[in-house]
Amino acid sequence: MPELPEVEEYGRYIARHALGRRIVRPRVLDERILGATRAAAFVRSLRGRSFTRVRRHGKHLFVYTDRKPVLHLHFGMTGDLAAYRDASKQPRFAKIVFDFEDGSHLAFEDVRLFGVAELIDDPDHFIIDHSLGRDPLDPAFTLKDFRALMSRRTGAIKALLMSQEVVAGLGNLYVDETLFQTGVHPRRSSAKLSGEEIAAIFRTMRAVARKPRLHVPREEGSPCPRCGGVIRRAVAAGRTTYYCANHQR
DNA sequence: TTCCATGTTCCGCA
DNA sequence: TTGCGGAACATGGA
Repeated sequence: MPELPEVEEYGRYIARHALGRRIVRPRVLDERILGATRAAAFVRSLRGRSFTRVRRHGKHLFVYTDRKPVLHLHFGMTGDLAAYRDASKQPRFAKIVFDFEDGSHLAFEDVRLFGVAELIDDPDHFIIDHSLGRDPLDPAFTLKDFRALMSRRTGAIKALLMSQEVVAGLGNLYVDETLFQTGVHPRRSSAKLSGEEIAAIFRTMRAVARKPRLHVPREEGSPCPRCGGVIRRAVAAGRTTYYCANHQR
């Protein structure tokens, strides 16, 4: 379930279950998850290494080792992690498994293969090369910065918040939640938002990225839990969108 | 059998 | 140049 809050949890999960453990055997169960990395290089580069640090930017996770290549993980739509000791607990859709010296295992699983587990040289270069925007949880990300980003945009606010080049980490569900909480219609033009609305979106987006419960019912015709209006289902920014037809304008 | 899916990328069009 | 719709990717689950 990978948007920013989930990826943040995966980062902590790796910190808890993998950091400081020596990899005795990296196993590639399905090469299609490797992106541009070749299986032989993946195994050769990680065998004998230890994971030393986890870093997240948006929906991307970077796991450093005690040497050069950095493991880059992206969870696509169905990526997940599983740590276990009993080898029989290996997940059905595991694509990569790390066998650690202490007998524990960490699996990267992904049913639909939209995720990636690959080796890269430098996360900073990766972020630049992929034009990733600011991370909502970055403490240095200010409302002023956000206003500057917004000022050059005219398209629908939902598309803007979904774009990883503007703000990195929000996906379909959390964008719907942000707009629901701020009372802004997903198709509103970014250029027509008031200063107050932009500030509210900024605040809410950052709060939502810390993973509160989601309030927008993802079901057409449900009553709005906030105002009693009716929840509508539509397509915006190419994605199924749920919003309250009454209080989101 | 058909439809749907929390992501990203690429193409074509306005 | 900007923005967006649609398709593609690959697959399981309702």
